[in-house]
Amino acid sequence: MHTANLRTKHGTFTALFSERGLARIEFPGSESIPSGTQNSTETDRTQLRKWRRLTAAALKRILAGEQPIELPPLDFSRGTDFQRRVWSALLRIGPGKTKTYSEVAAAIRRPGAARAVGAACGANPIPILIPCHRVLAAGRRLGGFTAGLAWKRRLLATEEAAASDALA
DNA sequence: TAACATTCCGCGC
DNA sequence: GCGCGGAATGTTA
Repeated sequence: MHTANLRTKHGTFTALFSERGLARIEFPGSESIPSGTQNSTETDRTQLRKWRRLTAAALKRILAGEQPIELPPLDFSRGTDFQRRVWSALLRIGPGKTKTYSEVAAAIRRPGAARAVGAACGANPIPILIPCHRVLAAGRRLGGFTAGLAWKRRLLATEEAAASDALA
């Protein structure tokens, strides 16, 4: 497992990579994990550098309200089948767009599982890149956010502003 | 079984 | 309209 700290305008995020790809992202403020690598072979190193570069670039673009050019491989192996379905569906929501929990449930052919979708969003190990902040409650109310509603509001506001700039 | 980042309905203001 | 209770709901550890 390799750990990297990513500096951004909004603070320092921490990314954790497994041998399969990006496995987790921590928000700034969660206890800072020292960066470093364990058990990496020589062939890992170039791959890791690439993953780290892709992750940093994607993070920066999303924090600016833009669509990332390319994502690193995402390691979903810790998720259940249902969670992987939810997370994949979230990846298809573009910046500046939103869906409700029940719309996501319908999209993965589990109508009625809105609450379970919420639970899966909360279990999302890769926030920001997997845009769990774009899922709202019915009536476009804010709903919840494990990392704090301030983050959710800020991310949505940034994306909305960037989207309206794109029209002008 | 208990715990949820939900939703819907019925009520009273 | 808004807020509050209560119930139904699918998934997870």
